[in-house]
Amino acid sequence: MYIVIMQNDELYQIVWMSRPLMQAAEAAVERGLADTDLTVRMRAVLEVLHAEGDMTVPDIAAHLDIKRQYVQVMVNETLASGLTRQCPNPRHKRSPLLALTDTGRALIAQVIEREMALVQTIGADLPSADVSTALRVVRMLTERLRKEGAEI
Amino acid sequence: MYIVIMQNDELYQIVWMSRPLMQAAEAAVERGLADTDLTVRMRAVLEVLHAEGDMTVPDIAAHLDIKRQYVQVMVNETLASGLTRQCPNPRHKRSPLLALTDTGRALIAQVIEREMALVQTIGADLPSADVSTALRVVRMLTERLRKEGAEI
DNA sequence: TGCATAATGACAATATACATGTCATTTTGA
DNA sequence: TCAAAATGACATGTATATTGTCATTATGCA
Repeated sequence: MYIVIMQNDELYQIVWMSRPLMQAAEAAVERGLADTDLTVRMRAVLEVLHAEGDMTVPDIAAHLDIKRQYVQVMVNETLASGLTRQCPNPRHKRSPLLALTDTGRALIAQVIEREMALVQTIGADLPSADVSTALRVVRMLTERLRKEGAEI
Repeated sequence: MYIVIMQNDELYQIVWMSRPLMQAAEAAVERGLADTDLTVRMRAVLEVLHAEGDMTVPDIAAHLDIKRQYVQVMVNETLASGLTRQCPNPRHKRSPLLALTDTGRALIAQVIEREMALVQTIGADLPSADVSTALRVVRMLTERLRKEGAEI
């Protein structure tokens, strides 16, 4: 919430569109998960493992930029559902590697495939040059808004 | 959190950038409020009144798309700080119009001015055509992600 | 005009998505 | 080798809301 667009500055408007966009995106993700037993946070764990391969809880936390204690909760849910399993970690005996089970791998692959298809449909008529431009602007804006705090 | 970019689909990447962008933006807003006595949610109330003029608590809730009960809390804080005041509402005797006080008006104007200046600085070298394109893409994406849920 | 219904402020309880603190047990690195 | 860091587990705290309820008006329509 907290969004009101006041001036005619388009960059400012992009900034204030970030919340509505995120909410629309998260709602779409939730709808996509409705017929699975996945929650959004379990999906996040599976997605990291799917994208980056096996890793420990602290590694996942670093990737998601949230605290390891909360990631532990998320991971424990995926373990309980049989979507991930613990494997011996040669680099650390007390911190097992988390890996997708076959079930987990199939599920996250299917979820992501559907999401991609949805976005594809939604953006079918957008010129790909425009999409590239938009992505570049959004990335730059994000990066600079972050930096601005660091250097002051 | 919950963000990992996996495929080379740029529209999909824009969707997943929405959370980092929003977080960067909100952090920047918070930094901007650091030397005031405003909180982010008080700022939201002032911004609506500044943009749209006097209105009741339920009206503000509609504008911010959050429940009136929570907006009431936010508004009461701005009343306690002397940034807004209640005016008789000719259209409804039990639901006063909220209006900015002079202090409140000056404060929100200054805050927004600084935010605009920051965004201006940050985007100084971005071609304005690119910014327009990006805004258009972001708006369309948001709208369609919302719609997709409504019609299914 | 009267009366059912809706709107409003106020307050309490609950939910979600995290962060923070602590502890015992390893594990690591200087 | 041993102090410091990492890890899992668990408890508690916090910000940002939603939901429920109630008493008190307002409102709209028969």
